[in-house]
Formats: sequence, C-alpha cells, structure tokens
Amino acid sequence: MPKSYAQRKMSMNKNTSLSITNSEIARPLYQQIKDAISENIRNGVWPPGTKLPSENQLASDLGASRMTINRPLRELTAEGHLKRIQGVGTFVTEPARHANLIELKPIAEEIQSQGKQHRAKVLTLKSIKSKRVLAERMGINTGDPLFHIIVVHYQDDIPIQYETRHVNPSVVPNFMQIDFTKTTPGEFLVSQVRPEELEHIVQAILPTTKIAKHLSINTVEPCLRLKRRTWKDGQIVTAADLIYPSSRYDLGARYQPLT
Amino acid sequence: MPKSYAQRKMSMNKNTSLSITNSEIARPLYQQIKDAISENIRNGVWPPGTKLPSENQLASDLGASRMTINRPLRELTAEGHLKRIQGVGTFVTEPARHANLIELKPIAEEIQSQGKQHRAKVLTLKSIKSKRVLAERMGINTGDPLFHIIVVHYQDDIPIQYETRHVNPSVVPNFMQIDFTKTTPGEFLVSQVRPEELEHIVQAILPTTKIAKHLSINTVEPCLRLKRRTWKDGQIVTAADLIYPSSRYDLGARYQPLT
DNA sequence: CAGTGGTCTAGACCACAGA
DNA sequence: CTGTGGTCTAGACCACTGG
Repeated sequence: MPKSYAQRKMSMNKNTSLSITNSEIARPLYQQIKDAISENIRNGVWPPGTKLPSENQLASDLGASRMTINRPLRELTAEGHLKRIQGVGTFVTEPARHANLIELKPIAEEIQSQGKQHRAKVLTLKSIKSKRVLAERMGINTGDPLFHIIVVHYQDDIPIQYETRHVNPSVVPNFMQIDFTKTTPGEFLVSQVRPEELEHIVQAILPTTKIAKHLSINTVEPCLRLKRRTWKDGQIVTAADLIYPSSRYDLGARYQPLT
Repeated sequence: MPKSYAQRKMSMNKNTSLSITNSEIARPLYQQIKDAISENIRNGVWPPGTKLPSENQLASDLGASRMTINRPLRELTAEGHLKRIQGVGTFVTEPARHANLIELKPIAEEIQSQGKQHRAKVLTLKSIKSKRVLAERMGINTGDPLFHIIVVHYQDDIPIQYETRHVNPSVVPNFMQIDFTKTTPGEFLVSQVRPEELEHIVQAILPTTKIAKHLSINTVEPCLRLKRRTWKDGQIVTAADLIYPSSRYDLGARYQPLT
C-alpha cells in the first residue's frame, strides 16, 4: 500500500463551509481544495459576489500551508471563477460563459468545465437522400445518402445550443447506432475520426421560429451560428450548424501568439 | 525608493542560456523567468523538442528557489508551450498552430486583397477619463486617461465595419497624432507594439440606432461584434469593438488542427 | 540507483486597502 | 494600524523514469 501525501490527516469544516474528505487516494491536496471551492461555487453555496475566507483562514481551517491554499485560488482566478483584490479579499465572479473557439472541446465538456450540468435532447436522427445544395456542401453527389441529426444541448436545463448536423455515411457508417443523449455527436465523431482539417465560419443570425422555440427565445434575439466542417482523407466527414443564443453564450479565445 | 523583491541580486547565465536582467523594478521573479523562457522559445534558441534544464539546475543557475522555478514551468505547460514528464524532464512542444479564426490582417488589407477600395471615416478621436467599467476592461484605475476613437470602414463606399476602440496612452502615447483615414488604428497599433497576448470574443447583437445609421442597415439586422483586446508586457494595449453587418461579412477560418 | 518533476510546509517580507 | 493577497525561500517527501 503506497503511502500518499493525500492520505494525510485533515481537520475539516472548522469554520468554513468547505468539505474536504479524508479518504482520497492520490489526489493532490491543492486539487481537492480547488474542487471543493469549485463545488461551492457550482452549487450556489457561494453565489457570485461572495467573499471567500482569507488564505490564512482557509489554511488554518483545512490544516494546510498557505502556499497550498494559494494555488487553487490563483488557478481559479486565472480561469475566471474568482477575483482577487490585494488588501481586500477573494470574491466569486459572475459566471462568464463563452466557448473557446480555438479548442474543439465538445460542448458537453465545455459546459462541465464551467461546473454545470449538460443534457441533450435528440429531435431528429435519420438517414436522408442529399439534395443539391447540401450535397455540394458535403462534397458528395446529389442523391447520395447522408445521416442527419438535430440535437438541443442544455446547460442546467437552459437550452444553450441548437445543433444541426450532417454526417457522411461512408466515413462513419456506425453513426446511427449511438445514444446521443450520452455522447454528443461532435464528441463521438472526434473519437472516431481524427479530423485532418477544419473549417469554421461564424455568422450573426436571427433564429427561425422553430429554432427560437427550442432555444426558448424570441425571434428577434440575435444568435451566433457557427458553421463547422471537418475533413479526413480528403473527404468531408461532417458539416454542422451550431446555433447559440448570444444572450447566453459567446464564442471566444485567448492565447499567447509566441511570435 | 521602495525596496522590491525584484531588486534582488541574481547571478545569471551560469550554465543556462537564460538571461535575467538585474534591474527590473517591480516584476515578480517568476514572471521574469517565465518571460525569459518564452523568449528562448520564441527566438528559436530552444527549438521544439529541446530539453530544458531541470528545476534544480535552473534554481541554482538563477539563484532562485525551486518553487519559484516551478511556477513558470507549470504555467507554460498549462499554456501548451512546454511538456513535462515526471522522471524525465521538461521539453519545448511543437508550435501550436493556432486557429487564426480571426486573422490579424487589418481590415484595410483585407478589403484591398479582395480588390476593393478601402475608405475610413473618423467619427470620434479624443482623450477621455475612464469610467469604472471601462477602466476594469482596460486593466487600469478609474479616472486614468484613455484615448478613444470611433471609425467607420467602407468597402467601395459600402459601410462594412463600425470600430470603437480605446487605447492605453501609457503604452502608445503618440496615438492621437496619426491620420486614421490613411492608416487604420489596428494597423498602426500592430506596427507600434507587437502584442504578446490576444483575446477575442464574438457575439451576435442587434445594432443601436446610431450604429445602424452609420452602417446603413436597419435595427433588426443582426451584426457580429468582435471584441478584441491585446496585451504587451502584462498591460492591456487596446480594447476594440468591431461590429460587422452579418449580411455583408462573415468571420471564418480553415486550418489543420493538431493530432 | 540517481535524477526528474509533483507536491507540501512553515515560515518570511512586501504592497495594498480600509478603518 | 490590521488584515488582505503576492511572492519567495529552503528545505522535505513522494512517484516516476531510466540506466
């Protein structure tokens, strides 16, 4: 039995509403603390604006060194969940939701990384004959078969993305056999075929009445439409239209060019 | 004269090709080290695959504690520039081919590369005192001065972008002396300061009546708003809102992702 | 085995904000 | 002034890798 730094004694819940369980096997202490704080933010125990206990307070409450407390706080600040003001304190920020445009993180992961629940409803899942415009967009011949799926994604029961997708059956023949309430189509496709090439186009649109209904918005609320296509071996694997109500979701990216 | 932890003695360049200058005023040591490493990666002194000196080596070379060495390495790893393998070492990663979702190409170039005429009209150009929200977005104190400019860009006399921009005077003091009908603000800023860090957020909005008027559209036509901020030496150089009528302009990118 | 990164501690000094 | 976060040190133990 390997002794681990995680199997240490820990006095918990002294004055703080942070619960750190004692029986962790091999998770670093700072990670446990980070998760516990995230949990408190997620569950609304610490709503936006809440002032967190000071580093010294947390250190003595949890029986950890101040440096070990500092790291989770610093990282959560970098991730945008906390805001720290020197001489004042540490506060829970308003949730800033925006998807990362550069990474291809599937929406379910994206939502879960924000500490929310993901749920999906499949509206349509069938095989169709491609019409001319669609065939052109998919790089196939008119009349060739296509898989077609429409899914609405929810974040904590709020609809956040309306996904319309076509998939090339000759690249992913087993697409129709998946339970897409458990795996998102994007997630499944990435796991099946690692795309060699990607195309993104972002537009601003007003939703159709059907889409507005499924997203629980009205038809004059602007939405982002992210059109995405992926390639493998020179063939188009899938073409997707991802529609986000702009009031609930932005697309964004931040990065260091390093050149 | 305030004594700062940055004004410490430091033996530099012992065995490592890392140069840390001694005369820094108030930059944290870990930040200086992080920048120095980034610089070595950027300049190709440490090409992809290079094994970095070990933490202990760097610590003794730079005369810093191992924890102080650890932090920059950890952060650069999180940012994807380094890869660390326990028991083996720290390595420079292959350059991340970032999605230039929104190319940095200034709008004038973009338009001219389409074979069209670019023209700009400056609506506002003045120095202002920053209000609270704006100061926060620019990372300065409320009341600090800011340059403010509003420009409409035309493609063959059709308005195509409404640009609202704030500029940090302490980074670009000569901003107000430029003729922005000849040079776009973005163009000028890139030529003056090469940004180290970038942030993009894309939203779908409906234009205000003022903006709709200047873009010659009606107020129910959805627009893309691209919010962009750039950093240099940890300071925010500029924050811009670029508004495009979606009927005339999409944002897009096509690229090969990493494996 | 020695060397690496991963984590943690118990202090310390500093800058900053507010009473 | 006290209390906050920001940083830094000089150790320490651990898990992992390779020879």
